[in-house]
Amino acid sequence: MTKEAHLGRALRQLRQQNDWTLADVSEMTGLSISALSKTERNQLSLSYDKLIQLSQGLKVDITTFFEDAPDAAADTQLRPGPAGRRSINRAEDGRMIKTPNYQYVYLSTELLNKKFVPIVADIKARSLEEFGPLVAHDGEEFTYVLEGSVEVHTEHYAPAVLQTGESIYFDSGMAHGYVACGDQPCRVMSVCSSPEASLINSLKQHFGEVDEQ
Amino acid sequence: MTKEAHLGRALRQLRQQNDWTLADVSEMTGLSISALSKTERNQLSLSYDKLIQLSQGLKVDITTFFEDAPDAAADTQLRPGPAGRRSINRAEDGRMIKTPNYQYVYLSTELLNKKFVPIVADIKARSLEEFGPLVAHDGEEFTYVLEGSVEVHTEHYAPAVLQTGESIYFDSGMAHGYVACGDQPCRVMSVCSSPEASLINSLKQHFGEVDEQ
DNA sequence: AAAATATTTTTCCTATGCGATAATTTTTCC
DNA sequence: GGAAAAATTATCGCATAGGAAAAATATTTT
Repeated sequence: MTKEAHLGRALRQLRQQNDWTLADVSEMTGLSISALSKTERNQLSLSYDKLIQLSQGLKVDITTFFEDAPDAAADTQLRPGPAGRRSINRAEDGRMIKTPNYQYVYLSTELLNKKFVPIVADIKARSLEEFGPLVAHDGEEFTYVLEGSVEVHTEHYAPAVLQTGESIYFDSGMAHGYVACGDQPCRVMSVCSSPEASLINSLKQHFGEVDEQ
Repeated sequence: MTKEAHLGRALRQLRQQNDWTLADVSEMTGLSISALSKTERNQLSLSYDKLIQLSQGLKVDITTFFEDAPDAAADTQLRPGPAGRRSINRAEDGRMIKTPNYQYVYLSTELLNKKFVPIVADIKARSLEEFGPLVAHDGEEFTYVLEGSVEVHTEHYAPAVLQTGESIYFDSGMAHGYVACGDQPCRVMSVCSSPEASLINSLKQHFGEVDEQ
């Protein structure tokens, strides 16, 4: 991926959103203005030490600078307004990732540092055996059934069946898994509170490699 | 603050736990053996690019190399997670609130301190005049169109029309408002990052009293 | 135990990070 | 519209990243 190009983008966005000048950031972090300028324009690949200085100085989590790259979805609009980001997801927009159990579309991936992550997922597994071991990850999760019906399995509760239009909210640190009921397609809209990169990483941990396009 | 010394230790620990040689890691990541050796002994501060190569090659989350926790096993995928709360929303569940512009159903309201707030809303206003002044509140907002089509007005952008299945993510500090398009019913699923109480409070500020049942 | 082999560290060299300051561009204020 | 100020980018130079291969150390084999 174009991850290399991400540091610059993230830094510049963070800086502009807060109305900081390069001098401000230099002051806060102890890095030179020139290094910051070059970093934003991807002419410089900061060293580990400097990355830590940067994230500590700006008081942001280090993952801010490692989130996945925007990869400019064709129909997606994003203008860097002063304090107003906006991202629209059209019919086929988003970052699609396939695993044996789900086909995910991560939405608004070009926005960094979102407070929560919206995802549309098609549930493929039709039984718990097929699904395999339940999965846990940081944060909280909400799921609304758009189409079909799902059986939600969790570590500490009996399975619950949700029909179209029903929804569930739970702590995703509790292992969980979705299984489609019946034969018709089953689509849900999910929101997770943990960062995108960490979600996708836990997918990779679980399934080895994942199929992304 | 002892972060500077962490990269070396984390890398060495990860490598030895998996019984990899420097050559193995070099193979997996594309970094030279000498760079890896020096990194482990904190004689080298890897650049951003190389850090990404490293974490991708070893298939670990980048935070592995930035954690404060010195001795946590770096390669585990399931963390214990906090409490196991769960809340299911059936057909007519939720806390319904009516304003002239929307009919909201706040979901999972019996869970307190949620990281984000899920809401199903029916859009009633059919024109911007009818809607009145745009509204702003803290945080970020995501909206997915369940039924019908909506026109989303925001302070800094031209209005955007969303069809069923489309969605939008934006900073809700930017004033905004939803207007239904056409005559058919228009229903959306929204997620807000600011606390429920503060959302409902801003409704009351704006409309005086609100109709709740 | 010595030789052979595998692994890690050191050395040496070039490419790149990164700071000081000059040059340029953008914004602000007459 | 032009001058001054502010902000950003370009230039130069030294310090550090980082690769290839030699040297050193550890491990295995005969």
